[in-house]
Amino acid sequence: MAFGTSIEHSLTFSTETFSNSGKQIAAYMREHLDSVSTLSIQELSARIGTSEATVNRFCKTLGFKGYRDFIIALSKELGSRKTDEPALKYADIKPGDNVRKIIDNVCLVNMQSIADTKAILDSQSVESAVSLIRAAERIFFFGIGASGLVALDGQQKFMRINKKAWALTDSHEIRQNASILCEKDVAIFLSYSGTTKEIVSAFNTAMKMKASTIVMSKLRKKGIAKSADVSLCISSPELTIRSGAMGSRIAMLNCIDIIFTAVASAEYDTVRNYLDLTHDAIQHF
Amino acid sequence: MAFGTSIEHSLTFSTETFSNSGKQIAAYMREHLDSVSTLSIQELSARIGTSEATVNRFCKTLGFKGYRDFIIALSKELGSRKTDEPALKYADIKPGDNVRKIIDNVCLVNMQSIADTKAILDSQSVESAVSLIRAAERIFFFGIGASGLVALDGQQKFMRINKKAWALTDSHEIRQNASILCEKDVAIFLSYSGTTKEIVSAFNTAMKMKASTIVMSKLRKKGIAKSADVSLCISSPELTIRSGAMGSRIAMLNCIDIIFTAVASAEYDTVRNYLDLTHDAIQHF
DNA sequence: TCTCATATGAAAAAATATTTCATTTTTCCC
DNA sequence: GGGAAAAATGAAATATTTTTTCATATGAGA
Repeated sequence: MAFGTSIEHSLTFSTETFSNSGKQIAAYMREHLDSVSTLSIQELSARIGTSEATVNRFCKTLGFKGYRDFIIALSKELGSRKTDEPALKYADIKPGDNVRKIIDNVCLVNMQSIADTKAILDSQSVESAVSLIRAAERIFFFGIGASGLVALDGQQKFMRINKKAWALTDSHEIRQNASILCEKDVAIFLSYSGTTKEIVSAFNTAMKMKASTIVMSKLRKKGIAKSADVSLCISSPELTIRSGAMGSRIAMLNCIDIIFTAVASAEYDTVRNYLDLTHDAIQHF
Repeated sequence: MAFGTSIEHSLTFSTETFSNSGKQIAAYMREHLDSVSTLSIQELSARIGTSEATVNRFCKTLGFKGYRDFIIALSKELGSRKTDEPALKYADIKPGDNVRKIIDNVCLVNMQSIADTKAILDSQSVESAVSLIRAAERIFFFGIGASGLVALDGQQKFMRINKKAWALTDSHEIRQNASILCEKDVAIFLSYSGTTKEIVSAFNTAMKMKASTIVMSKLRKKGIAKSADVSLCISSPELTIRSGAMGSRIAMLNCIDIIFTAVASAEYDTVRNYLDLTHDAIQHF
């Protein structure tokens, strides 16, 4: 299956970034993918119950020039679909599903959340994040719950290359430590929603203390992501939220991998020694 | 379109039946097959030096409703053409790689490790693991280092559905707690190599205490994987071992997702309440 | 040369897509 | 909680594109 840029994929996985009517439009399109290209923008908007302007705007947010451009791209995509691959559909887990189906579904969701992040993630932002991290004296990761694990992962990775990194993962730790930040530190806030109370409050403290701030969340320009020095936008399907919001955590870890690798690559000469030293230790985990 | 013949074919071989300007249109289209779909009928006719009406009629003689219909069909046809794109190769990260390449590489490795696991993972084993977990009174995850994070993830997930789950993630914890296992417990050992000293020793204790054992590692039937009640075999590209063994951790988390989802699916009715209850709490992470 | 069938393009009409703008809704910040 | 700012939305205006109409041109056959 082709990862990365498909329209069908965006319709399913980028829904977080869509507005209300955008979500409706995406939903209708997913349902009627094959027939959409025969409809005029007028017909389509009427069927969805929205305005032509909104549909047109929606096409633009997906990166097309307009509706016509979108329809042509969609047609190309549909034409290119391998007919022998029965386009896997993502379904939420149902009672009594057989194990093979569960395996396929979970793997698909997790792979797609990586693929989607790859498509959405802005390399400019990654570069800025790398600069901030390299310039910082200390690195602090803030995350609660599932994001707490991601914070710990970040700490582990950066410690391996001899950076001073800390993961703060419970509200007590976070409250206590946010105020010790200073302008030489970089604070990395992990919150899929971008609205976790403790994280928002820690973020505000970090701003006050003039630390550099990086936010990793599903939103590019909302909430704390807007005020941060760097906002890393990740993405994940909503389908399995009931089953534990699995995809978002994989997407975040993937993003940590990227930043870590980019930092390691930029400082390769100094870093390689540390990696070699810790390599023996780590290969037995 | 009629007879399943391709548009390109018609443009080349049906020229006999075309009128004078029809031949010109066909000729232009053959030459510029890829860019035609971006042109409006106005632009196209101007370039060919004919009128819009003639182009429209031409589309109709080919069996389409009109120009728009033709363009969409053409786009589909172009999309379906084999685009033997060179399969992405992953290379280990080199010093000074540009960020876009790093993003692509890291995402590829992580996706690949999920894809590989999907291919390798044996659904029989997953089913057995699910049975053991469902039958157990307590669940213990053992993991050190990167695998420790996976253990914590397992604990978090299973606690959400009201299972008694613990993650033991440092040698001290592990040594102290392995001996409290009893035959009603299931012990899940996470070790990519399958040879981590502490994990092996805890595994032996677990065996002695007659607890059920599940091992997640890259080996199916070697070391502790051989003696375990269930061995879950995961896989990951080793290329980036130097950069932090990233893929293996994603593969393990993915595997935890699978087991969790399978358990949740099997006990859907009881579990659903817990998931609903914790959903509000979790959605803000 | 005339007739008729067909081909053609200009222009009108229709359909379609895009932009603008006022209104509503949401979000943000005290 | 409440007011300011920003974002989302749809109605309508505008622009663009497609389709149809119609008048004319062309050319073959008598």
